[in-house]
Amino acid sequence: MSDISEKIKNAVSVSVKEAFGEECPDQMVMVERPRDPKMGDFSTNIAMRLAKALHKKPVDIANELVGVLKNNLPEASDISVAGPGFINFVISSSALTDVINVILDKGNDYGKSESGKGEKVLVEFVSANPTGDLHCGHARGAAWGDALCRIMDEAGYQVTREYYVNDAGNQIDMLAESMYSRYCQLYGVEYPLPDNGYHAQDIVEVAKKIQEKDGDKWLNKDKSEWEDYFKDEGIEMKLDVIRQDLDLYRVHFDEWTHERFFYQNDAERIQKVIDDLRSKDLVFEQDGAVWFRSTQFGDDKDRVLRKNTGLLTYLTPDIANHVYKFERGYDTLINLWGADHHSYVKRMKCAMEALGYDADRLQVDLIQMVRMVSNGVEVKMSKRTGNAITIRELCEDVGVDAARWFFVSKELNTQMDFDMDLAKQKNNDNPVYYVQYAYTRMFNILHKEGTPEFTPVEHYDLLSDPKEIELTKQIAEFPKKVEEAAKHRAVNRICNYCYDLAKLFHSYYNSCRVNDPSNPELTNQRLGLVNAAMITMKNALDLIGVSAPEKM
RNA sequence: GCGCCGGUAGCUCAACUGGAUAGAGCAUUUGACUACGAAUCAAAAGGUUACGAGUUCGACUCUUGUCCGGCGCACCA
Repeated sequence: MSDISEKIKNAVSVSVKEAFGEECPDQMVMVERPRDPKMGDFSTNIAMRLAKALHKKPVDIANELVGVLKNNLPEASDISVAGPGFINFVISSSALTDVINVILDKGNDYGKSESGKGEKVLVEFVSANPTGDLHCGHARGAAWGDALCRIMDEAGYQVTREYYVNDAGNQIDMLAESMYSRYCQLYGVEYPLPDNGYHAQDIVEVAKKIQEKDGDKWLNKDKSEWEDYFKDEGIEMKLDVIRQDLDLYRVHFDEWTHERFFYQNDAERIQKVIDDLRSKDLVFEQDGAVWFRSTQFGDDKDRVLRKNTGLLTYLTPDIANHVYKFERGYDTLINLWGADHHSYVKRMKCAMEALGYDADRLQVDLIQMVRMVSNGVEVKMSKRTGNAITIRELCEDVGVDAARWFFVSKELNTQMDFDMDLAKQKNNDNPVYYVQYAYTRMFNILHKEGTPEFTPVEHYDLLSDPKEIELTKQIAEFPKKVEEAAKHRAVNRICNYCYDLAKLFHSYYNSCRVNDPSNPELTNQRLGLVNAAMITMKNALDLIGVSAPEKM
């Protein structure tokens, strides 16, 4: 047990029982760092929380507790009561700085925890249709989803990243039609490009590739001859581009589940969904269509499973997809969907409930809209291509680090403006560089010529400057921050953490000289702290997929 | 009309899920490079947390009403 705040928690819990005979589970005890360090290193509000149960004033409870606490927490050099009943702890600096050795010891593993208890989680994100390039709207979900997976993984969840490929249905018909039209154009042959087809330049590229491969083989042929081939080739080529773009963006998936998979063997998995619902009397027919009685589970209206054309709606195979996820043994399903799909959340949860799954095991986080902004005005189109700005362009334009940082630094459920000018700047206005520069400074101190070699010591008892104590407390908190970020799926908190850590370090750097030749012992201990801070920063940046540069 | 998400300093955002005097950056003002990178630091100023009512020791946070913005309300995906 190295974490000092855990020790405090336990001491409080034990002390409450001793003083009042009241059971006080750990979850009830909240130990926080007060905003103002003058109030102490840590504080708890337990006295207020017990006031009702004990029928006493918070201040009285706090005062009684302090006496008992002093015996149970030798690490505290002072315990006092303040305000309405807060108990504030001042921890001896030697107890605080013990964390340095823990960090040096764990290295890359510092930040890992078991708080997720190995829960099997499937995170489905991006899942853009293979009918076009990934654009900025996808970039937010990709950065967030990937970082979320890294964080949950770090916090002890068993995470699988999944991309659901919509490679069946109407939009693929359109893809093939659009491709064929472009293909014919290459030979000066007229073939109508449907209005709701795909008009962007990337489809022309796909058509050219088919021309390279097959020449005019498909020209003037009947649709029945070319259709399947164009579909297959189109999907494969578009997926290829998507994979490359994601790769550039440092996002990788463990599973690619194809909608087509659910259509195999006469769509048996989909048929089973419909049959199961029917057996529970949750299916009816009306106007030639097959309906799911979702209103029974609180939906606004019933939903169509099979259209009167005989074709399935998008919903039906997707239900099968979600059932398949549960069948593969995942405890929790997390989906990242665009906010324009929010009405879809309810109906999918209804379907899960109808099929006997706990709807709470399906969690959907909605991604609010992103506006790309430059010079204070929204940029809708790429100047180069005239189409939506792609992930690739964004990466080339502002860099992967800046792009990922910006998307992940703001809460998912608020609309955001992406300031392209700011993201591009390589100066202190840009938070990415502020944070990375802190890391570079840490690295620099340790590797500069003339800096003595660091040798680990038992205790870092010479570290006493308020700045270095604050820095120590910040790095000590990292594993807890990761836990919380994972639990609340609040990726942006890791960004805030990085920023705060950078700030504390810059401040420390300007106030205390690390390498002080007149005091080799202190220098060595400070090198230990900088080492620990560097490990922490590296690990934190890793969690959001931003690089930690040794030189800038 | 109904539903979902927002509204916090001039601007962009935080606030450890109900805690102490609501915090940062930018912009503004003022200081700090003949020692580890000034891509930095130190400081000042900036607020009725959209507005009203409620819940309690305590509310940006929970409930409710109103106003404003975005999104959705398909046998599209």
